Amino acid sequence: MPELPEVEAVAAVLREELPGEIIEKVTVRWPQWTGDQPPAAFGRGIRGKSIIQVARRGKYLRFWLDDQSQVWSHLRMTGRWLVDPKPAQYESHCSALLRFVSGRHLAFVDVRKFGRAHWYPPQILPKEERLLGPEPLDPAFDAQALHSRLAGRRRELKTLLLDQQCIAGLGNIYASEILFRARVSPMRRSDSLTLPEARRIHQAMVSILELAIEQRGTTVYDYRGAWNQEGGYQHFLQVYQKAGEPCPRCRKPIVRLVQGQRSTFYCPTCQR
DNA sequence: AATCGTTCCTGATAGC
DNA sequence: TGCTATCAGGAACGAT
Repeated sequence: MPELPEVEAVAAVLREELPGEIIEKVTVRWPQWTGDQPPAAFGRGIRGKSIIQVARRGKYLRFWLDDQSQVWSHLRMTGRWLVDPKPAQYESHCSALLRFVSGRHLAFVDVRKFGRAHWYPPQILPKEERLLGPEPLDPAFDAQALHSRLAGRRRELKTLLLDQQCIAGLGNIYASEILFRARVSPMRRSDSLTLPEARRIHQAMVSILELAIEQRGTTVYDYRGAWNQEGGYQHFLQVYQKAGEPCPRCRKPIVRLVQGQRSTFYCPTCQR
């Protein structure tokens, strides 16, 4: 599933390939792709404009256009932005297709159709921006800041780490991996977290995300980058999807449990 | 106000 | 073989 490192990998390709491209044609093939915004309004918003820059914020991709308007897009579970796709890659499950004046194409392909995009006129603060917590890799977001953010709530740690208003960009894979490396139980109440534990979580978060970005993300089920490429971090996973396998630290079996309707993987012996 | 549960989607896979 | 049930899960939304 695309989380911060995967979205960063997509953004890296898009910001290399797209600046300067002028949008000539917009085809929205799945009307719900633009959510509350009518596809026609989305098309009017971006047609004829050129792409200035592409950035990532949390798990969102953000496209800046030459009139200062923006497109915010979320891949959700199976969404892919594909640059220069072959017809076989976008003829099925294609939510939207852009054609540039240059003749190149950019497709949003999404088997499960949860991915979304929205166009914002200039000077508008997108609602996504208001609803996102700090960036995990922002140097200003240090262990102290993480501690106060977590300890101010009383929820199970794992589900709180997934809350994008608390911290932007973590998803199910990295939340499990971070808590394993930090040796903190996913079931711990966030308000019981000590400062040393928060330091361990912060350290684990930074080093895991940095390596995962270097590896261009994790491909477990569906994730592909903008060149349709797989990530490499699946070879570094310690606990995710490894129920029953021996814990890398203590050799006792990794356990799967369900929190907030999704799987958590952890070691009951190492994580307290 | 904060937290919890449901919903949206489809393909792969397990089980009978 | 062919069918059905289950599972994967991010975030909006409604309920508590």
